Amino acid sequence: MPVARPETSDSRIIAHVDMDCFYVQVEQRKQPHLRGQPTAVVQYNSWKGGGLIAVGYEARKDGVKRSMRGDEAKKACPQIQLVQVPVSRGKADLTIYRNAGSEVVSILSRKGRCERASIDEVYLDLTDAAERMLKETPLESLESISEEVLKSHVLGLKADGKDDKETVMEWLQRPDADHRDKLLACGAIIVAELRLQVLRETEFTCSAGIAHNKMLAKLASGMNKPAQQTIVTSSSVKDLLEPLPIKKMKQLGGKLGSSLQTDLGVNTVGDLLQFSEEKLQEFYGVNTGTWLWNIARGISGDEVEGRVLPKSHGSGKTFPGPRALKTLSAVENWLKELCDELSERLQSDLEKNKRIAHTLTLHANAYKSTDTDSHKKFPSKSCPLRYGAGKMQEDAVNLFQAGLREYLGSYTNPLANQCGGWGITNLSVSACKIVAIPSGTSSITRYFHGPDQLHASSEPPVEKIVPEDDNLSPSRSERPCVSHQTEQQTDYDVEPTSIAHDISSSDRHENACKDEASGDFTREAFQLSSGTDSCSTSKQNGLQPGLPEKETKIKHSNNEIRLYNQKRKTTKVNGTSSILRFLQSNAYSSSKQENSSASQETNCSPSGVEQPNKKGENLTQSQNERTNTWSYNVNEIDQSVVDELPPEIQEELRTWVRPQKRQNIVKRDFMCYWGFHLSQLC
DNA sequence: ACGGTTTGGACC
DNA sequence: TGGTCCAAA
Repeated sequence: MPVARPETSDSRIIAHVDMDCFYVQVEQRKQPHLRGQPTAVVQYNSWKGGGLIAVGYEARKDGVKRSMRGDEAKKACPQIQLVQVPVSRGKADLTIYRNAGSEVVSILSRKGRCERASIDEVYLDLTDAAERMLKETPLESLESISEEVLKSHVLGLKADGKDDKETVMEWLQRPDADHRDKLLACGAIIVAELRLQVLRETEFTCSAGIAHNKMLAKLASGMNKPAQQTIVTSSSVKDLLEPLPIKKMKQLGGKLGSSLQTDLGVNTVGDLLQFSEEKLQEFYGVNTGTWLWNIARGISGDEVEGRVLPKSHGSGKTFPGPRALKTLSAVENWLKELCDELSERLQSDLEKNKRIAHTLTLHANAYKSTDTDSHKKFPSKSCPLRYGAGKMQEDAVNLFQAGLREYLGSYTNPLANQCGGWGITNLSVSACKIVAIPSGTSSITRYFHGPDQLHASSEPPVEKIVPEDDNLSPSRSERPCVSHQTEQQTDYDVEPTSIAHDISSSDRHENACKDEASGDFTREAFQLSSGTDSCSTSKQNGLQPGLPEKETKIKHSNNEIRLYNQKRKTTKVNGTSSILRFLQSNAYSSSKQENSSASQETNCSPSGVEQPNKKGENLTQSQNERTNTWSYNVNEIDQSVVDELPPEIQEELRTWVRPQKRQNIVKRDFMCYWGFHLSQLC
């Protein structure tokens, strides 16, 4: 799994910034009376007071730990304040934490390339900034070194680790320090400033590690918490790593780490040093072997990726044990909730960052109570993503059914098992392959937004373009228990009784299914929704071999363009051939687009968002990729297709086609746009 | 029958 | 490339 990367330079300055008990801080900012109080954030799960997902430091003193239940925490710390994660659509909603994380990122990204590693963690490459600082203001001449820097911990500086400010000051300004240590000192100064800015502008504290690579920085950020920073000098690496339990290393907390312990008797990183690179490669393959050999020596070439936006969005929920979903109807209801949330987040990403997701994936976990091979995995399925919650749900349901048939095996009739042998213990939908829309396409963005979001447009929002075909499917329109959303929501919020409520609510789903099934309804629903399936699972992987190839409708307003579904390779179309050929073969060939210059997910950053573009070389590379990979002739596009489109889109296209200057890029952007556009409408 | 929910990365 | 598995927070 881990891959060895050559170290480009051993003098990089890398910081890892880790928010202190982030969810708790977010809640304490929201409710200031919680400040200073022992506080923990619990996830909805009214069983035994819910599961703790973040614990404040005051509560940690009393021995409260993550993965305790609310009740246990209360026992350990009777005064503890338990705050619930917000719930919407019957599931945990992490939006406020994501947005808070974005606030932090927008500050941290001011001084260097910035990688958002998780909701509350960031890597920074401060090499350039540190070198600049060293050139412009030699450390010896630095008069005012902030108190915050002086509170740094410098590994190896003092045996007992109690670095006083004088010692740190001395170390920072040591005239005989080598270049790398001086750069580290500069990095520490920059990070201290950044942390202060974060505190000023967001009221959040964080801890940081400053080192020559990501691995060491990450290790260091956790060594002195909260609200402190730790510097890893090269000379300290050996002593730092040698006694370190192998499992503490990133990537070694799981099976690989266990294997090292049980198979090789390696318990500390120091133990790893005994093994030659070749030996490690024998055991774990070339990549992992080399990687292990390197990290044992503190060597890691992983670059800080300039990425402040997520590569995917997902929404999921588990249904443990007795709460497993047992009917198609229940699954459909939950898929609606999940798709609603996902759709909302995609819409927000589109508005704020001008990005479009191309692929929808459904994951599920299931068990078969009846069967022997119940450990079989429920297969993941994906299809082109269409914007709009209704369409997403429709597609998700189809993906689920495709997965279910595969899961149950072709030998049995899935319809027979309908309310019987299976249960879904986890459901999730996610959107990936997210690419930035080429800039200067405002009308297109508006088109996707709908008129109510930005300036008025003659076009309806995408949700309404194709008025929910849902009424075609009895599984939705005739289902008696369609929207218990508000009930569910309140159910989830009430504390002691919510389990009962919850179960009864899933009973409602079940009953609904039974009612329907009694009239052989589920079979119909099954077939019907397969029949109305548009452009998703049916054409994939030879699923539903019995179904004829269908026409795919591309509707827009009152216009309707009919395109013919084709098998991927054998393409025979006329008239609209050029676009179709593109859609079939190239819709997903778009090269990587870096988004370091895109705006943040939130615009709530108090200071406004400044996104330094530190990825000059990547941009050029990306452009090279573009010119190399794209050679489509715009003029081949059938005018009759263009004519069917809304006037403003047509206009936009004309402005793309006209200028001959940025030819290659324009062409590619054009097709990139069409790739998603048409596939989403169909 | 479980901390739950999200992400990212590698492999084939 | 889609699907699977792993790891982390």
